[in-house]
Amino acid sequence: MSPRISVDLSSAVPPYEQIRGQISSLIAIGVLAAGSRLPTVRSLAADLGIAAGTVARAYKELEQAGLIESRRRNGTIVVGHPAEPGSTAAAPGAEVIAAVDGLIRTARAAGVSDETIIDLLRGRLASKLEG
Amino acid sequence: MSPRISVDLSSAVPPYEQIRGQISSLIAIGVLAAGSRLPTVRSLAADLGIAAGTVARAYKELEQAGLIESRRRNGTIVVGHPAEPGSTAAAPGAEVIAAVDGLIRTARAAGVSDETIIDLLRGRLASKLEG
DNA sequence: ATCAATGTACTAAGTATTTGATACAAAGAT
DNA sequence: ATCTTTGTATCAAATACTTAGTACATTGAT
Repeated sequence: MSPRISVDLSSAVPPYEQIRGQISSLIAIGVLAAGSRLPTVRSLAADLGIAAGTVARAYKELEQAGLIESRRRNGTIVVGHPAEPGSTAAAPGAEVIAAVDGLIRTARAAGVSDETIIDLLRGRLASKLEG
Repeated sequence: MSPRISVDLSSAVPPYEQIRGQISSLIAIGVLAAGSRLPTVRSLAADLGIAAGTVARAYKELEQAGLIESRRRNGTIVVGHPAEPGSTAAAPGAEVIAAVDGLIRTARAAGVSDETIIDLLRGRLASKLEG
C-alpha cells in the first residue's frame, strides 16, 4: 500500500520532512484512517530509495505529535482523534479540508500568493497562541 | 516605527526567514499599506542586534516576491497589489484574514493541531497546482 | 526458548545553510 | 561635483542539519 508517498531529493525540503508532512496530511484528510497500518520503516525506505533512519525520523516526529503509534513488532498504526475514539469510518477532516480550500480560493482571488498564505497562517497561529 | 518586528534567535527558523515572514504577513494584513516605508536595512539590523546582510536578505526575497521595492537612496517601500494599483486606503486582505481565522477555528474544533493545519494547507496548495 | 521482524538509539560524515563583515554601486541632497 | 545615505554583491567562516549505516531493544510467533 504505502499510499502515494514520494520524495523529491532535489527539493529544498529535506526528505524526512516531506514524508512527515505527507503522512500528516493523509491522516488529517482521512485517507489514512485510525487503525491503518503504515508501511514499515524498512519497506518504505526501500521503496523511496533512502535509508531506514530517515523514515524512522519522520515516524518519530509523527508519534511525538500524537498522530501515529508504534507497536514494536506490529508496526506503526494511525491513532484516532483523541476526542472521538469510536468513529471509525467517517473522515474527520472534511470540514477542515473545505475550510482550507475556501481559504485558498479567497486568497487567490485577492491576489495573495501561495507563499504569503502560509506566512499569514503562521502569523495568525502565533498571535492566537499569545492573545 | 519598524512595527512589531522581532526575531527569536533560539528558534529553528533562521532570522532572515522570520523577518521575511513577518513583513509578508503585515503587508498581507494591510498594516503595512502600499507606499509605506520600511526601515533601512541598517536600522532594522541595529534594532534587532543582527547584521545588516541578514536583513538585506529578507528584503531581497520580499522584492523578488513582488511585495516591496527598493529605491536606492529612498529606502524600501511596500508595493500595492499588482491588480489594483489605485486602491490605497482599503486593506485588501480583510477577507483573507477572515478565511484564515475561520480555518483556524474549524481545524481546532476538529482537533487538528496547528502543525497539521500547515501541513494540510501545503498539501492542498501543491495538489491545486498540479490538478 | 528461540527466532524473526520491527522500531530505536547512536554516531560519524558529508552537505548545506546562515551569518556577518567588507567593499561596492546608485542616487539624491547640498 | 561631492558627500551621505541607502541597497547590493561577494566571500569566508561558523554553524547546523541531514543522512545513512550499524548495533541494540522489544515483542510476538513458533
